Amino acid sequence: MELPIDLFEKLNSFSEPELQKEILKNGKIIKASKGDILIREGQYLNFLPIVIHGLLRVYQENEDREILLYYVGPKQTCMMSLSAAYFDYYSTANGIAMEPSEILVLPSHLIAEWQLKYPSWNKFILRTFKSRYDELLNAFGNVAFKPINLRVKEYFSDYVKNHGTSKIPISHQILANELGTTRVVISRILKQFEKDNLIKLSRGSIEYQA
Amino acid sequence: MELPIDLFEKLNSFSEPELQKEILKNGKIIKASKGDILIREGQYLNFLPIVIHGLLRVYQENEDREILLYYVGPKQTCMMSLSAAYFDYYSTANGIAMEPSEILVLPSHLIAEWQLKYPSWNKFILRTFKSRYDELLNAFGNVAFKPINLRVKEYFSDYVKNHGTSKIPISHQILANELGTTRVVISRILKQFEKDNLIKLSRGSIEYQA
DNA sequence: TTGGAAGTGTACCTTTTGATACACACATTT
DNA sequence: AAATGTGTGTATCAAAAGGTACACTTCCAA
Repeated sequence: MELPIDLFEKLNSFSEPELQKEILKNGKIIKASKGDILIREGQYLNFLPIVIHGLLRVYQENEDREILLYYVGPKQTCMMSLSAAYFDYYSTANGIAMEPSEILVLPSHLIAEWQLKYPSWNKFILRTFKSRYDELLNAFGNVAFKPINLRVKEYFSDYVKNHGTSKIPISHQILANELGTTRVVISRILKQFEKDNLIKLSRGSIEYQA
Repeated sequence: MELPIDLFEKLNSFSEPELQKEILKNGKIIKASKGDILIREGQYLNFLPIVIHGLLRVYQENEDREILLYYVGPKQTCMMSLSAAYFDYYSTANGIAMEPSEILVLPSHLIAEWQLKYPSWNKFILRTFKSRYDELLNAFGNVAFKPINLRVKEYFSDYVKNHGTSKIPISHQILANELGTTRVVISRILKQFEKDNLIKLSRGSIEYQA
């Protein structure tokens, strides 16, 4: 697909004109529909996706459960692919489009090259590494030490903080998939929360009252 | 402390003579005794430690428990400090010397500067980010999905693989601290393993028979 | 040599989490 | 309206993990 002229209005972290030229020359844009799986566990990765608009969800699977790793929003990229750029790498996670998304795709081998040439690119790479690491470290501590009901509560307050609305459109099953547990466990916890007047339940959404 | 001439025989990842000169000029070496705490949770970090010899253990605490994040061996550095180099950062983990250690300490502000100038330094930084991320991702999946007895078994087989000996000198309490659980839980699991002829128990050490 | 610290074994009980099963409500499609 | 799929509530049972307590052993230092 053609690379549009206004690409760098959206991806405004890449400031050097030379870098922009290289991106236009080597990148291509793909459109993903909601539900498209872009990366599978075990897949060999030789490209770097940067979200222009839309949202990707990256998660790990284990038999009948899954757990969220992180979301990739506009101007962001995916750690799996980034790891792959420097060393051979097979993905240990899955990536799926949560919304119709437009994604800039770059070949892996350019990542390291540009990183030495363009400071804004370098900063982008390092910011990704750092913030994904921090995110994961935080999630790790939560899973290791906190009971699920607390993790549900934090999920809600994070959601409300990030979305500016206290109405959370999510089913119990999906919430279980975010936190790495099962639907029944979540339903039980939510019912207790409702009794405690912490939330109001309705089909397909939860009103968080904090 | 004086920087010794043979430093770069031990830290042989830094190849550029200019880089070596800069390290000699700006770094200093500290000696840590076994048990010295080098980094505390909440501490503001403005230095990067690179282990010359010895071993650091980096872990998270939670009330009465703790869990291993990673070890820092010779030629390696600590993610907490590395994160700190690019953005203001307060440590979310603790670091303690497990053995008498010699550590090269560099001021944070040089990390980003050198990274643009010296490819071998850049590679060191990125390899650190990547391998620490992979490590953590693996640990995350384990904590999220695997029961503790399996995690104990994996701890043993990893240990044996890395140390080339099937005799693991560790107490039940310390093992609990590695895995984020409590002593009683570990003792119970180990006793069961012994009944299954998977290990032989003795005071202060465990013989893994795989 | 003795007293305390550290390490281990284990019993008992509670809490948390998970597995399975089933009823019913709501929504969408035919 | 009937059929189907998805979402939710909840009961029952089992397994995993944790908390507390205490006895006993081994080691080490005073």
